[in-house]
Amino acid sequence: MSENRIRVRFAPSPTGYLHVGGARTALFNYLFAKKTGGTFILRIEDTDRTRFQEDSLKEIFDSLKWMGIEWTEGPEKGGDFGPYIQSERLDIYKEYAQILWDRGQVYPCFCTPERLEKMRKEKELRKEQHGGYDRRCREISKEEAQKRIDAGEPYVLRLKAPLEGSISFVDGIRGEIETPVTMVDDTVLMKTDGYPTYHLASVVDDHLMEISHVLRGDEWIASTPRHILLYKAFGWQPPVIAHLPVILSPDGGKLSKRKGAASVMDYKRAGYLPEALLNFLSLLGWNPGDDREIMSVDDIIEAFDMNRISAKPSVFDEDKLTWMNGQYMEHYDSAKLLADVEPMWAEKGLPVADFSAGYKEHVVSLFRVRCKKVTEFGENGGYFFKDPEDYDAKQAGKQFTTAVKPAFDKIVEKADGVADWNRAALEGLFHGIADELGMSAGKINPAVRLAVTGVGGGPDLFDMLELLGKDCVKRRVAAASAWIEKNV
RNA sequence: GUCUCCAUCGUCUAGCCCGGCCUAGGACAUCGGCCUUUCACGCCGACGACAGGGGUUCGAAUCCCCUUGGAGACGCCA
Repeated sequence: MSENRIRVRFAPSPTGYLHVGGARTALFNYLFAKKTGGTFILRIEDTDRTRFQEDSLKEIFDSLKWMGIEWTEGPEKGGDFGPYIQSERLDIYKEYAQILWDRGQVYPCFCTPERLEKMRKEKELRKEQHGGYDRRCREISKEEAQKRIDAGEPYVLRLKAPLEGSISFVDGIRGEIETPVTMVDDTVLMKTDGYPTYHLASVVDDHLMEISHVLRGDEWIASTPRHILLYKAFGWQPPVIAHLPVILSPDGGKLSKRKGAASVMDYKRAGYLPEALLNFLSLLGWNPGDDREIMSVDDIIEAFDMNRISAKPSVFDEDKLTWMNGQYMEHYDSAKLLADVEPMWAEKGLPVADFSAGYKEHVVSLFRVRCKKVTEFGENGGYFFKDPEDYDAKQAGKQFTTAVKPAFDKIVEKADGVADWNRAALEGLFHGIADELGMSAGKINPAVRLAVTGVGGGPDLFDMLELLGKDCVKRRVAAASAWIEKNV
């Protein structure tokens, strides 16, 4: 094993579902690890007890697994750098906070949330540059501080940030980013409840877990100077830090549930395939450098290059995702699709249990090219399991004429004579009947389609008739003939 | 408000770092057409962008500055 091994992590907070922006961050970390032969680590950042949601953990795990983004170290997998859940690492953070305490790099702050809020409000009124902490407790003497701590007064630990100059770091995607220290106040490292803040926990963990590259969302850019300060305080070498651009909704704002689906599982429910979502997400803010768009994960990994990640935010275009999904659908494994589709059919009350898996897969394969989302299968194809109960009114008016009735009757009559019920034989039969009656096939075929399905569009007629079988076709065409008798 | 980041077709983007090959390429969407005795797929075509203004240069989408616009951050949230 080489000395400079690549180790990356995805570190979500279990505060809800995994949204597509988070999934993209996870994906890029995963791709980078795979490309470089590195390790992809999952770490749970649950240091905010007030926002923690138990279900969220499962939701995040399921979302990642569904997309095929498998972590090699982390919860459920273990590893040499665990535990991978921050609430189980409290002693570690305390230990490292103590180190900073001993070095005089942090100080206790007794300011109450109420006072801080008041201070912020006043600052805002005075139109000061920004609402950072006013450092009131920074000058409290060690003796007095100790006295107040001993007296049981609640406090947080704050990092002593420099009072002048600027802090800069080289972003892996954007290059150098310099921040004036006026924007960086004395960051809270330990909260009153004894939990670390994100800043302390992630820096300590990234160091201890030997993370080589931090690839995260760009909402962290403004916090990075604080992290740099922390690395300095500890005397550690920071990892390469790179910030991914945000994903926006079509109206330009943040992608949210209100503007349609936003969580990975919502897209699953909406009928998208994991491969398509992954492919689509990979092309948001990145491209392989050539014109390829439909790419397997392996293709993407092969082509992946951090240098080609863009700094520009991108809009999540669901139309393009839908198109891409259709592309995947066309060649997707029928059995796999059926697993998702069958419950949809069953839910509509179709007697799917009465049909063989082979038959159902065949139905799926007939519709595959025509559907862009898995959910569309559920909306179509009912007539493969049940005779049509009525006919599309507009189509019926056009197709069901007294002129086609003789053709229907001939089909019923001659069907038994067809030895091999396949599309070639059926085409022959239909042509024969058309000739016999002096009709064009263009007249008969659409009418038969309507008779058999009840609707005007769908898979190739003869493929359908072959699959439906002789008895079924005879029955339905006869029913349509009777319908004409009665209604026309 | 302050700070930071970003800026090529409606959208995703190539080209930008290392100026000329850009008459700015591809994809989605849209609109036409072809294929098809349905629908879809597929194929062909059309529409369509270097945010604006200054520089630098023989030459700028590419480098610099300003303006404008957008996004993010400014918590004992992550």
